[in-house]
Amino acid sequence: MRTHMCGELREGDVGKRVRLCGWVATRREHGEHLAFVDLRDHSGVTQCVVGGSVEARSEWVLQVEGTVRRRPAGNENPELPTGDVELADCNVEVLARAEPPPFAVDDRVESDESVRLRYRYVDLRRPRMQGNLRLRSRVLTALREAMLRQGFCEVETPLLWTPTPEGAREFAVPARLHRGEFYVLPQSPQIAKQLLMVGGVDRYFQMARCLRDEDLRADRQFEFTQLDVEASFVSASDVREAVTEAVVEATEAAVGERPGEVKSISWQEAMDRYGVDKPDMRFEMELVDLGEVFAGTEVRAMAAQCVKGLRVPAGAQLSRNRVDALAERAKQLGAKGLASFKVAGTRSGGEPVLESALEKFLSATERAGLVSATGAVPGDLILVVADSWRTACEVLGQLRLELGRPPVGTGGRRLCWVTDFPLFEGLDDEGVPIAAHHPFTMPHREDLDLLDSDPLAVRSEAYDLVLNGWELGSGSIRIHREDIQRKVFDVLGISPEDAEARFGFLLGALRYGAPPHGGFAVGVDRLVALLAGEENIREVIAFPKTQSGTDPLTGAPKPLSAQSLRELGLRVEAR
RNA sequence: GGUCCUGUGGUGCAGCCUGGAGUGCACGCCGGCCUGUCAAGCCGGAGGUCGCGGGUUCAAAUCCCGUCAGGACCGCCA
Repeated sequence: MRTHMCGELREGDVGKRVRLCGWVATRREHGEHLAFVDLRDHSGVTQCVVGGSVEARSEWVLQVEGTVRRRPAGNENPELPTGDVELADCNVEVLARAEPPPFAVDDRVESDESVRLRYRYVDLRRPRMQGNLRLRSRVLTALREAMLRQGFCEVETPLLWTPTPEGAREFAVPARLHRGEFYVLPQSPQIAKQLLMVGGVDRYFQMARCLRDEDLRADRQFEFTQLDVEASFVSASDVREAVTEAVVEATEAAVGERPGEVKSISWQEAMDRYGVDKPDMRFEMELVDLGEVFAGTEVRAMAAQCVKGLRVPAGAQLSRNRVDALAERAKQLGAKGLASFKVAGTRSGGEPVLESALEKFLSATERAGLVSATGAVPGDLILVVADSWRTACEVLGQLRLELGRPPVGTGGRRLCWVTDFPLFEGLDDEGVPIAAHHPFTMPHREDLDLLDSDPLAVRSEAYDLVLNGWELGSGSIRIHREDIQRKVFDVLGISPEDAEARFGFLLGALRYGAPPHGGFAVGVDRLVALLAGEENIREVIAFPKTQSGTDPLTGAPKPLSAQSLRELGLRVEAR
């Protein structure tokens, strides 16, 4: 139907008779003898010169046959890649008429997201969405190619899986042939890929759709895509290298430049320096340990297990209200309080001048120590939290983000690995440890003895990949020995009978020759969003759901017909 | 389950605090004029359940209560 795309024609095409197909982007009429129609497809727009009487409105679909010619001198449009040429002597065929669109197909006009989703097929015509979809396609291709090049084999795993009551809430699928029984949609192919390792696949990957019935967020949808990876006979760093290679390749394919050095940092160090397990390394403002400064302090507010400080450059100019709000925020985040010190200047003797409610209680040594440890200069603000180690780190880490974080899409791309996560993230109400990653995560070899005596101190062979403060994914070396797996289940309070009922098929596989193995999963939606400079993954998904899990386009979810329910053996209870 | 923000012609917004006739702006739409525009321009016009329900009031887009929808976040996401 067409010989060229709408964004394709250049001066070198002058004289050619061509056919374009696309949508009417704009129409400019100049009386009955002259009109311009900008014809748009995903590649761009071309100006078509038509008689004034042409019948074509916004978003009509046209086929235009015409001759490429240079625009009259002085009438070129430098804003357009095709701006030196235009289509003349046009023969216009209307392929489809269109009602006026509910909103302008134009990146410059913002529209309410629920309206955009209801008319997603119109929204997708906008350059922004076209760009995002195509960027996503390039990322998927680059990831796939990188994995194949490294000897990985793509294997598809079932979407109809078995319930594994553990972790995220699963979507259930009634089994028509087995009344009263259900499949579930996989929250991840975790166990399936481990079985592939036992099956000798050696190096597996998959662009895996994962489904979790949990509440939605800007960075979370019910269904999402992971680059799922698993490999046998590998160390944690082997896995990280393979994944790094793929993500670096994808970044280059998406934005044309490779990210800088990919750092690696232990979980402990990440918490100490950034106060989070997913540090945003695009900016400094690292947390400072003030334990020594306040070691023997007389100030009760500073006497705690851990004292940490955050230097806010030029923070002294923050208003009193703003600083009060920070203190309020700190309490909201779980701190007992937040001390703040404005660095006003320096006395002749070199002693810093601090402005703070606590200032008069500090010794001269503490004043000097506070300033030198944080590296603060006059004009700065120093925030201090004295609390448990965990609270002090987390509260200041959050304030660091709120005070200094650059907008999405700016400050470059800083990838880092966070390693040596704790195996357990805490205790439940009954004092039983809770798995931080999943229950198949290998404990650190050196910490195996601590499983009984001090489980919370056990480090794991788990690692996260972080890009600009977003968790891109996580992985681990898995347990491949049945005895260790049973031991971990035991610590987690899962009885042998329970374990057999839930994961019996996995434990069975471990008895039939399981190679040491480990893997990873990259959150592709988040990766694409970051590379596209979007702060919401819905912008890189063709047909996303709203925060309440509905689809304004189709109206899903909807009730099932009485007959469908009967076939499935289901009865719906009134609310 | 919870906190906060938003809801006004097709679209985006102002009006709400401090109640007084659906008042306004921009875009779009319809009609007219216009032979070099490019988000064309000029003139004219149409288009409204102020999300929905209740309350207060002589009077509610505006104040109060409830509810629905969208969004941000907490919980949740092994």
